[in-house]
Amino acid sequence: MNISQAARQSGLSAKTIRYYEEIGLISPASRSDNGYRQYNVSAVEELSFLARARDVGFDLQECRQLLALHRNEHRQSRHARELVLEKSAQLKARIKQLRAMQATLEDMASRCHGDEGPDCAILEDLAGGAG
Amino acid sequence: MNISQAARQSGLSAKTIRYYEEIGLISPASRSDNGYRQYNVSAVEELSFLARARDVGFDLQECRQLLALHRNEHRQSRHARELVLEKSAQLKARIKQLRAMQATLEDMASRCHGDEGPDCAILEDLAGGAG
DNA sequence: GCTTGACCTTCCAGTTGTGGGAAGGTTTAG
DNA sequence: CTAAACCTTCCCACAACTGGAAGGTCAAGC
Repeated sequence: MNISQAARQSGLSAKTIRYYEEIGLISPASRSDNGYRQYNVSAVEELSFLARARDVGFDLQECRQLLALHRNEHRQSRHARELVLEKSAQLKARIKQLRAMQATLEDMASRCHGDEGPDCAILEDLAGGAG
Repeated sequence: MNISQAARQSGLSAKTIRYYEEIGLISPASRSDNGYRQYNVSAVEELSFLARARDVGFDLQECRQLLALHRNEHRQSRHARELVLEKSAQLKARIKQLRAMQATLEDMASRCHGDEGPDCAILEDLAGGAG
C-alpha cells in the first residue's frame, strides 16, 4: 500500500512517516517502480506501535529503544518496564508542576475582582510576586 | 546595571533577556558608552514580571498581553482575569491528558513481569494496542 | 605595560516533532 | 484533455530558548 493508506491505518501522518524514515527510526520503505513508498502489514504495525508509544508520552529517542526491544526476540521485559517506569515518573513530576501552576492561577483569579477597574490581584502578584 | 546583574535579579538568563528584546517583548534597553545594555530598577521589575508569568505557564504572546495590562493604568482587571482563567483551563486539560497517559503507563508496568524473559505486556500493548 | 578573566556585543546554528507549501512526476476517472 | 488525487524531494516555520564563535571592554594583579 501507499503512504497515505499506511498513514490512515497507523494513525500517523504521511509527513511524519517520511520523517521517521529520514531520521532512521524506521527502516526505509521499499519503493514501487514509480518511486512510491510501499508498506506491508508488518510495516504498518511498526508505525502503529510508534503512534501508540508517542501517545503515551515517549519521545522519539525512547521510541527507538522500545522499537528495538519490540523487534528483538531475545529482549528482556525488564528493559521495557524500566523505560515505562521512568516515563511514568517523569509524567508524575510534570503533572505535579502543572498542578502547582494551575493552583497559583486559580488563587490569583479568586482574588481578582475581574471588573472594569484597574485594580488587579493578578497583576500585583506577577509584579510583586512571592517576594 | 549590566545585563548579567539584571539576569540574576530577575531570574531570567542574559540570553533570554536579549531574546525578549529582539522579539519586542520588552523595549530596547538603553546603552552605556561602550554599548553595554543598561537596566534600571523598573526594567528589572518588568523582567521579573515576565519570569513569574512564564513560571505559571503563560507563553510569550500571553506575556505580551499581560505586560500591556500591567503597563496600562486604564486597564480593566477583567482582561487579566480572563487570561488567567483561560490558561487555568488549558492547564487543567493538559493535566487530565497527562494523567491518562500516566495511568496507562502504570497499568502497563503492573502487567509486565519485568524479568529476564522476552514476554512483555508493555510491548504487547504497544503492538496490539487498544484494538 | 601586559596578561588574565570576566564581562559584553552580534550572529549563526541547533533543539523537538512535526506542519505547510512549492515544484514537479504519476495515475485514474470522466 | 483535463482535473483530482496521489506521490516525490526540498526547504521554511514554529516556540522559546541554548550554545558557541569571533571579537570588543574593563578591572585586577604582576
